[in-house]
Amino acid sequence: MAEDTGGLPPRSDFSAWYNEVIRRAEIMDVRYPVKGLYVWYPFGFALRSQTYTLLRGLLNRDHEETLFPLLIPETEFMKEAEHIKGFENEVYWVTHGGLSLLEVKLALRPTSETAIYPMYALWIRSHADLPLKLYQIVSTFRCETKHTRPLIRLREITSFMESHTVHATWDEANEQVEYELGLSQEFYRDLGIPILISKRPDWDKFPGADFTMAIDVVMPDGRTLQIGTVHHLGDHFSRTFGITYEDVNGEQQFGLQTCYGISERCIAAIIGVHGDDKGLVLPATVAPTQVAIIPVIVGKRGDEILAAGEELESELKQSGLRVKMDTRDMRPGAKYYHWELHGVPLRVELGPRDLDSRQLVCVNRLGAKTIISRENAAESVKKLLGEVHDQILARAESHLESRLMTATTSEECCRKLDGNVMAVHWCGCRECADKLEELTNASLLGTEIRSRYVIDDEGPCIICSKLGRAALVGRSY
RNA sequence: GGGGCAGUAGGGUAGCCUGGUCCAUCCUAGAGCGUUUGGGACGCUUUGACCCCAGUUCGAAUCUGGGCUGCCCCA
Repeated sequence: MAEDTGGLPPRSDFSAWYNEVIRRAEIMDVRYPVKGLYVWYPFGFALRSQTYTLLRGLLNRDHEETLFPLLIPETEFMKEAEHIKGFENEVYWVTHGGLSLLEVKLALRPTSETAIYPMYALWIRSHADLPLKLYQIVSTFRCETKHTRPLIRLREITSFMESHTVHATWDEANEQVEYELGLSQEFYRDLGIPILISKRPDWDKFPGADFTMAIDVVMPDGRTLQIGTVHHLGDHFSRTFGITYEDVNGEQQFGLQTCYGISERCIAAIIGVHGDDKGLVLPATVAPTQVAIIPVIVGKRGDEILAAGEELESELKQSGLRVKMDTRDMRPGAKYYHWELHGVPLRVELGPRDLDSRQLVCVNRLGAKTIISRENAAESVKKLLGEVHDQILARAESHLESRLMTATTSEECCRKLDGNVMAVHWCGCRECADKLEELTNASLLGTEIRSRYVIDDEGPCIICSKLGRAALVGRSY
């Protein structure tokens, strides 16, 4: 697992940079011998753990965590026609138990609606059982036909958070959609990642949903990455699976449902949005190591410096920080490169000069150097971590802003599109969308845009001039 | 969905066309010893590979076929 030395490809060559940084910063190993399946290195897994701890914390405010089986019987899986259509080309099937053929073959879940909802039908009896809000974080399997990519396009999605809620009314479910969009916004803000929320066009919604709201991020190459979706399922699934409750009048009603998903693409977003030519830049909220202490051992004072480092390390740990002192037998410079590659937000240098002056040299991941007093080090360090988080968020926001452009003609849209995301007006019809996609060679991502960078007022459609709302157009992953 | 390139030690490569000269090589990494340490240290010793399966051949990293995997470009 040892890393190479020497520079990374520049982040401006995003594909090459991404592939290298994934390997060299020990996020994932792509050498597992099955297409589209990758191995988490311990460091990558630690980043995943921190990120999902954050997500769990937000969800646990109003959801409960659960765990459903991986295998779904064909009989349940095939119940919802529209849903099957959306997934049937990508489903893995378990057909054998040992050497004998199974009577009912079993799907590896591509998503868990058809595993969860038959149980919901048993669990929900009365209006008092509602709302029901559960989530699970599991592996799901999709036999992707497109080019697979670590964290971005996988055949085993290893970190799929799926939330499934049931409500008494359509409006209540709709409120839940809004709540979960807000929750996502909070999650991504904590990761320093500005997002775009939009309503997917009807032909691009989740199979079986009333509508789909999508969360996208803009990667450094200007391509968008969908990093979350919230679906209003209406009563499609509750009718199929018989999820009914008795209302206050004693009448049976169908439940109204939402589902909501976030995958390890959120990790790809952290890597892509914040990284730079030196490697990862991790937000302090999820960095497995927030502070790296680098002892600078000179001459005969080694023991003294190491002892002071240990004292500092335990003091910072006691205040709740994730700290590591790097005692490896390497030059300090080599350690700086190592921790920069791994995105550690703050490095604290401790050498003889600092020992004598009762000070610490702190360098944040963006390169800013601050000298703090050894007294109240924990407090000062926390302040510095807060500052660097604000800075990476601000940097990511200005990047997004610089990539978001508007156009009033399709010609202008094509001209500006390269490396950018375009906000244009669109009447809402399929024909114009197809035409726009053909002209721009990009996708219509969605409409009803929620972003403080895009004003979602009405205007003449870029294709047919009929009045319509703003829509996003871009190339996506 | 279509097209292309590639797979040689932990990483990067040469060799492949024209089969034998190959115990390949450079950088780096790993192990050991010593000297070092304020931005990628140095010396010595040492470990380590031709993606898989068939075929052709006296002989295959090299040629042929198939598979697996990775990557790039286009739709």
